[in-house]
Amino acid sequence: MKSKIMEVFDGIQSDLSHKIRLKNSFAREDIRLIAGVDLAYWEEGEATVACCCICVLDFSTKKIIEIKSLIDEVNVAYMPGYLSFRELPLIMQTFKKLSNDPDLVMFDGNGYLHPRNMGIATHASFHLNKSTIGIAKSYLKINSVDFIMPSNNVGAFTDIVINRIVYGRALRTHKNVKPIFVSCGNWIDIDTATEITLELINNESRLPIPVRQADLETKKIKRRKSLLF
DNA sequence: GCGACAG
DNA sequence: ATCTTGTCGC
Repeated sequence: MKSKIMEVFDGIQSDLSHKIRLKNSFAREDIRLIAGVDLAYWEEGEATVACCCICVLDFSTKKIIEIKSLIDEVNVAYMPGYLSFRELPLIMQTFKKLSNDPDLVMFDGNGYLHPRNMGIATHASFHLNKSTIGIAKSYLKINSVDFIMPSNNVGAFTDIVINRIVYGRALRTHKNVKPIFVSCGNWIDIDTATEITLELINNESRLPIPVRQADLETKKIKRRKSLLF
């Protein structure tokens, strides 16, 4: 049984979903800056609080050139399938603090690989007006479709196909390590999303550098914050 | 009642 | 996401 708020959220997302375009809106050589976004949560008394962090990476040198973060109260509960409504307010606030203007944004979560093709990466693209990619660490099952484990070598992937449409990919970024789930956010195609993701993998993590750095930074700030009380 | 369930 | 120690493996 779906709650009233879920019905409202469904309406918002189905309106937006008609505008999704899974084609590159850029030339590969024009990608200079790529941002990664992540959040960490904790409790402060009765309130739920989160830290959002955005890391901007120079695609040519693979170095982080800017890190911005923001802490604020979160008032939307987590509901599987509605993550964007919980995280988008903080994300948009944090983006305002950036002095660089990324050409592409990667999110911790799904994009097109979602019941309404509107995971956080896709939903956020409409607010940011930027190409986006979804990077999830675990699989969100849709219509009872399981993913097929890719073979055990770097770069191996299997398509996640639902109703004859590719929703996303299980991608192996390291040997002997669980795959990640890559999906288009918006204004990008799945092959390009896969290629860029693989280019941003180093030995430290199965996640691409921008998302990994945002994850580390968000937890660093959280530790420093909870140590204060 | 039980299992599923991005983060 | 978060609560948590040691431990097995490359």
